[in-house]
Amino acid sequence: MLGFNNISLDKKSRFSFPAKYRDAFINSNENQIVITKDPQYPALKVYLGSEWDQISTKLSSLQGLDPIVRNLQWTILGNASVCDFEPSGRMQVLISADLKKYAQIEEANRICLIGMGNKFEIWNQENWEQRQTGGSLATEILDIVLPESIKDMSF
Amino acid sequence: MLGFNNISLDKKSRFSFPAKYRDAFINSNENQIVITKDPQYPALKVYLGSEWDQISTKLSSLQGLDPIVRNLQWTILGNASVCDFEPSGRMQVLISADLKKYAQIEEANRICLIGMGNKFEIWNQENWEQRQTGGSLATEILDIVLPESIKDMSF
DNA sequence: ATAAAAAAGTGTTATAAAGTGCGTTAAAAG
DNA sequence: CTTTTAACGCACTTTATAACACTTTTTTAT
Repeated sequence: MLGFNNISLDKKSRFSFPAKYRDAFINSNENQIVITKDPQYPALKVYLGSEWDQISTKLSSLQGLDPIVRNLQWTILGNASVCDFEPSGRMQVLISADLKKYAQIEEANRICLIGMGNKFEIWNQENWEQRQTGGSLATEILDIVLPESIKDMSF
Repeated sequence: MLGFNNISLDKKSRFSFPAKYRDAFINSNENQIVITKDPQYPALKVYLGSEWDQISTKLSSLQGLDPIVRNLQWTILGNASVCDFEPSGRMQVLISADLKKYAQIEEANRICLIGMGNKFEIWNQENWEQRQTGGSLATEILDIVLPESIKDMSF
């Protein structure tokens, strides 16, 4: 579940996971995939069912009166799209119109699928390249003071 | 796992580790090799499976809301290419098009493989020579303030 | 409300490109 | 001279993707 992949969406906005991940999916016995919004960037997060269960359980139990927590709950839980997933099959997943729009991949039929170990990210190619080659992103969130409750969480 | 090697890529962008490393690989029982981007230079890092497991586990567990951490995760995890590796065989490894591009070894079919003890680096020959003969690299990254969470890590 | 039409979603197949394995040749080392 | 190693070439396998056909859902018009 690592590494960069430039892959295509078909006309119906489906993509297939590269075959190299099949064994990992089968070994961890996954049968669900969850796609949701990235809370910081115009990108999507893709979690395997087991990982998602942990994150969503933890996140939904947090104190929603804290505005940062509330925002994360809205973004991550409120936009989650759960798909059945058969690792021994075609490993195909549909990206909903909403999520496509959020990640600015409306027209494009190419996406970047980035394996981050315990999750994937999906980016519009141009955004990804800019983000990687472009200058600093230093100010984006550095000055937000995270509540204690989420300091140990990794989304 | 030390020393400089000038070796060739074949038409499919594969290289073979020099035979002198075979015993070391067999002794440490490696069956996976991971290539990824160097976070500072247009070069690649090559880790053995055991070393990689430590690095990737630690890095993927860190707080991705911190932009410096996130950048390292993108660079190192998001570009990692894991290869099965049989030390008693040909010790051949493929370099993906993306990684080649990053290390500027697109056209050339010669690379420099530098053993650094617990890892290797791969450089485009010209870049390597410049780096060796050229001046100091003092200012390039020294002034970035690293988050506590990664101060004890070595990539 | 019903039927027709359009859109959205699912599944299959064919083909070109990418990746893998292995034998042969060339070069280097002992 | 013999042995080992590196480089090259080719054939085979796997993978990605576009094209197509079919089903289900939603929309539109009567």
